[in-house]
Amino acid sequence: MAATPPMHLKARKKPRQARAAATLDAIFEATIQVLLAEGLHRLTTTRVAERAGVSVGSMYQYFPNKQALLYALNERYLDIVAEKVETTCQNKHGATTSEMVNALVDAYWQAKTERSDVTRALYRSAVELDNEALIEAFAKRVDAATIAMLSSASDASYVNLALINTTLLSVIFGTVRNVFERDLPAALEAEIRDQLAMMCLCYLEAVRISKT
Amino acid sequence: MAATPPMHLKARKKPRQARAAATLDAIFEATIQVLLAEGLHRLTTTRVAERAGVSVGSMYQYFPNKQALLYALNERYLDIVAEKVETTCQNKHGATTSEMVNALVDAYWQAKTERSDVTRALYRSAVELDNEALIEAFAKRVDAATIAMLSSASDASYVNLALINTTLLSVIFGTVRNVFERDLPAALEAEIRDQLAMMCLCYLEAVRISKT
DNA sequence: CCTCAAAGCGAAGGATTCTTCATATATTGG
DNA sequence: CCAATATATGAAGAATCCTTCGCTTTGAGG
Repeated sequence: MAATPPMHLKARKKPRQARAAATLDAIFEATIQVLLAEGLHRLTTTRVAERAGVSVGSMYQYFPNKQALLYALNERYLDIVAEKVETTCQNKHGATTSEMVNALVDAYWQAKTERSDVTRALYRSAVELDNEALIEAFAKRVDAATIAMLSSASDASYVNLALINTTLLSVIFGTVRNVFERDLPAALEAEIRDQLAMMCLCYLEAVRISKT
Repeated sequence: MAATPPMHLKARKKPRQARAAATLDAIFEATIQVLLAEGLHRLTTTRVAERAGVSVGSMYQYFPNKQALLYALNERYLDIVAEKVETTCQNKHGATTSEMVNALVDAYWQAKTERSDVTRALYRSAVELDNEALIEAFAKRVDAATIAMLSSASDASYVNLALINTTLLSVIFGTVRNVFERDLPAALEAEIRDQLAMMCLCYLEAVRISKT
């Protein structure tokens, strides 16, 4: 249920031959590399094409313009992250609140950490991109997954779970981003992650209706 | 103790006459407006000057380049926010943890909400800006203020206050940003703010060393 | 009132950038 | 092997954009 891209950002065509798929991959990879090495304001169609080892013209065969490229990149990435969170939520169905929270924070954090450079690059590429729809779709997906998980908790239930869940996700998403953008030492990052998990758990315990 | 700007972003000169100060204000205001109306990638020296009712040349009398303008704008803004937080922290010196947390969340939230359009505009302008030093200086200022406040709490003390404080601030800053960028309905925003305050309080109560 | 420094002006040079399109090459199904 | 289709190329047009600098106007102090 990905968001329908605004038509001016829609991909031009899907690759039908193997080499076309390879070209696309190269373009995506090059985009990330340029983003990391040069920054958004130096992300140029020519530079991306050059780095990908293809010509500019080839890029325009798949994307109607530069923005569409960034849009597709973000779409791809958010899809992967959402999928990981969904999987985690399903695995923890029926577990205790504590297990759920730890797993959730861990999954999201890990998804972002795995290639933190890419994460940072994409946080930046997203600016000035007409991607509110993308973000919203991502939020909805994750929201549904975590609500389903939390409402299956073996040790608690909640009044107003919708609000609690939205808060929880805002806190987790926001904190992760904040930590990432400050580029703190890895050791400190890990400590903050643990504190964050604890904090979320405290919160849920404070607002829950005990089940025992 | 503001960060020293990288020299290539340093302001060219300070206004000495009244009209110069007015020009500067107009330029800053115009920058925000253009940022809001057109976005970062359409923020042009010409457009800003036009909107400010001055000529491009005038802009370059005060800023060596476009980046310096954005840098100065962020500097200005962060200074105001930091000051508000500091004041709040001083006012709550010796109060209870509960009062402190509520006041802190409130102060920061309010500082960002007061002109949420500007806040959003600046979140965006900060990308692609060599402002890590700026952010770091801001973080340090606020960090010092909240640490001083928390360590004066009448009802609690903490082991490892540094970590706890960093976590607290990351969560607050991050969550606020996340909520802002999703542009949720005002009513929901307010609810999330209250939940956030509660969450922070739960956290502090969980990690404190009781004093009674 | 006069003079000098401060402030303001804006056309134009120089540099990038996005995007197209006519052309060339590769792949596939028959 | 031969169309027909898919893919790739990259020079060049058109559009901006950043920044400078020679010149004009304004303000302040004497």
